[in-house]
Amino acid sequence: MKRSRTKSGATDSRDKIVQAATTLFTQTGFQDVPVEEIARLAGVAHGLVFHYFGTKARLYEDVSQSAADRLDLVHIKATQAAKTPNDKLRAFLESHMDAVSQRRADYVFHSRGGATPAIQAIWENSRSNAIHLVLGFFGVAQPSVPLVVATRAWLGYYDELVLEWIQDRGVPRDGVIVSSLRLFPVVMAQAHLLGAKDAPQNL
Amino acid sequence: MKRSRTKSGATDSRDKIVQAATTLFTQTGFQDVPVEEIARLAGVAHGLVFHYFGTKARLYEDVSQSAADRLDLVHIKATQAAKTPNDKLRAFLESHMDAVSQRRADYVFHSRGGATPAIQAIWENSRSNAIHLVLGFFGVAQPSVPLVVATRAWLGYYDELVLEWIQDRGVPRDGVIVSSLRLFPVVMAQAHLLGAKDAPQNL
Amino acid sequence: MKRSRTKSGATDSRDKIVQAATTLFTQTGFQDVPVEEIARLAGVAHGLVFHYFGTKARLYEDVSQSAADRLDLVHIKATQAAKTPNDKLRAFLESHMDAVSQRRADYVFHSRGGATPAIQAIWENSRSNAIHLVLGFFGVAQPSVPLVVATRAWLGYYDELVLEWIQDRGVPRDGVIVSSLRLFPVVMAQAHLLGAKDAPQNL
Amino acid sequence: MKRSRTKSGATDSRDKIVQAATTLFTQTGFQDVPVEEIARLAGVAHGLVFHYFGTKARLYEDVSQSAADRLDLVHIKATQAAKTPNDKLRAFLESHMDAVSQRRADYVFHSRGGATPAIQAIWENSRSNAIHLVLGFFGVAQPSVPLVVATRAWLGYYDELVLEWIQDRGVPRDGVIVSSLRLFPVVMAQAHLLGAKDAPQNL
DNA sequence: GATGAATGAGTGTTCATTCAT
DNA sequence: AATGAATGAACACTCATTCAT
Repeated sequence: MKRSRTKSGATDSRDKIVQAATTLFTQTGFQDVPVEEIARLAGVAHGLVFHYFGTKARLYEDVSQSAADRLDLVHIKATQAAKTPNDKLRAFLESHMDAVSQRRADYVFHSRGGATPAIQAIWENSRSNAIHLVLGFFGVAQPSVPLVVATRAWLGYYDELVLEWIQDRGVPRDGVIVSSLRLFPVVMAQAHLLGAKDAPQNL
Repeated sequence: MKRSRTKSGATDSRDKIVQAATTLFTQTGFQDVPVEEIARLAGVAHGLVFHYFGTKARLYEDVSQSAADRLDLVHIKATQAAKTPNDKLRAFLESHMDAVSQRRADYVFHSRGGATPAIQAIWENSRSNAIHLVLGFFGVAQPSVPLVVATRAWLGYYDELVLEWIQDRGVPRDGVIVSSLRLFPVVMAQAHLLGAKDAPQNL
Repeated sequence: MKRSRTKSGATDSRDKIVQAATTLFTQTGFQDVPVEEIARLAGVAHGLVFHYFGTKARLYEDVSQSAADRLDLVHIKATQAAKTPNDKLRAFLESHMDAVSQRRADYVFHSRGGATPAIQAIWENSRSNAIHLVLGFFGVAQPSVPLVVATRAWLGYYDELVLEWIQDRGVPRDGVIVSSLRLFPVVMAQAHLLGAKDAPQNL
Repeated sequence: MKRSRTKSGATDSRDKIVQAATTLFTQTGFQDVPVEEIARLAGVAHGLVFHYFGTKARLYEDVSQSAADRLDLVHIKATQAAKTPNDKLRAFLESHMDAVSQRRADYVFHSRGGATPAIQAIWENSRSNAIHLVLGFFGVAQPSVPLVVATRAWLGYYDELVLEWIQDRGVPRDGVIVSSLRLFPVVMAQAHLLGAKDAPQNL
């Protein structure tokens, strides 16, 4: 973020490290990738990783942040063009699936429990962004807790379908999207159930 | 030295190890718990862990399998008493939340990606059991793929709510259950969308 | 040796252990065979090994001693029948090769450097026995050092041939024996060269 | 901490490790020397051993190879100057004994069964080199199997004498050499006995 | 005699991190 | 910026040995 990518080729190495790290971390997770291997894949001395990132954990955070930023951006860009809330919602879901199919990496990062609190925060934040983005489609700028929770749970439904779809076991892409789209209003309609503990509820 | 080598204590030690392992693994995950620490908590020489389980990974598998079995059993027992399908479904959800609140361990295991393929299989199997149990409530003995997928996604919705509830951020227990209960028929009703890729769909 | 093998089946276990140990030690050596494995092969609790032998090393010594005794006995028995010294010598060589082909075990023990000084002593003693046996064929009861050394070296020649023969690379059994037989008198004839350091020698 | 991390010292450390390993391995064998001890003797962190050699076994192989190469070289250099085959043979034997007396290490490695197949191969190769070198003295460039076997056995004779000489039990150095020298033609003359199995032989 | 639970010292190996160059 | 030698803490796993039963 704060790092300026000047025209100098010096940052080449930095980028190569980030790329290598992304590849390897998504394949086997944080603990199973020695810095040595990242450096080897990047074609760089492994000491350089510490020169740039100081710590293996910080490298992981950097890589995670990048992936999260990328995902957030995809969501935003994809939904800007659409007009109606429903179209935006569909665009959101579609962009997510497209992102996943193209950069499986981001998704893997997403679902993996973060190695560090810092990393959990990164993905928690990204998810929160998505939730607010979605609710924004419908004019909700400062959503109540129940609405946020409901949306998050709805994303849980959608995520599970995406996971199934990725594994390519016959679940159709459009089925995932349509199913999620149809469920959304239902979930919203009963979001109030997830509200303050003392609120009256009955089946 | 200070340890009494009674023969009757044989299974005692094994159990103590399993308990200690369960506790520690759920707190920090597989890789972050040295066998030494498990042994210390169990009040046992760390060599004994290998005497019984041969490998740290196998201990983890054992512990996982136990937790999964426990969860499956809880589901089954809790739902037997209920009469109507709806009551059974509610009993299922409630028993799950109770189990989670009492044995947070099981749940954490559940959501964490398994360290080993063997472990992923264990939890995948448990989840599959739950899905078939639920569908069985409604007389579906040999469910189609779309139905299974839909149920799995519905559990994704429910899981997310449970996670929120666990963290105690104001989401009411009953809200989680009622919300999930109401969603179930809706999800079932559109399960067909998740069927064979060439099936006709439209919003 | 000192152990009385009474009719009781109790010593069955002891024998089974010795047999198992012999098998395994000759396959992979002292350090690479866990007592546990010996016990498993013997069908016995591994604690029993220590009950009988006290130490893994002592078990190894026992096994070595047995093998050495067996070899010595074979040599003696085989050469008793023969009449002339030359026939005895031939009988000695032949019996050795036969023993080797039947109980490769003994030979392996022989050539392996002993794990313990005690074990080296065992085989050193067996070799010494063989040397004196051979020299005895020719009426030499109390051989001088040079004679002993020469005979030992001659056995080194023979051993190398036997090793080659065992590996079955086309060296004929009889060639090994005849070659060694013919060499013996030559070696004896120049044994004096290996005598006291200040003795006069010239080519 | 106290160690200077000079770049020039890079190969220094590697050498120090090899030297320390050679010393210790020849004293007590592969299995009885902890890497830790090698590192301590070399004045180096034990991690460095793995940095350079990856495995304890590979270090052992490296060390063995070096010793074997050294021995081969000694043989070659020592015999180049001599004119007649007989002088060359004598030079060979003498150089071997000199090498042994100076670097007992090489010899011990030699006679010990290798820990690894790789190591056995190394010494087998060195021995093969010696055999061909010796036969080369007499104009035999591509020796038949029987000749090779005979020479190997003759070296077995010689080895046994050297072993006796090393232990300093009164066997004169020159006796070892002269005795071996005189035996050589005899052994060669009957090498044919060790040939194809169906060849005719009689005493 | 026989078992196997229990111990704990020992060891090979990994790897993040430092730092002189 | 870049290298890679060097460190050392950490850890999984082995195994001889003991001992209560």
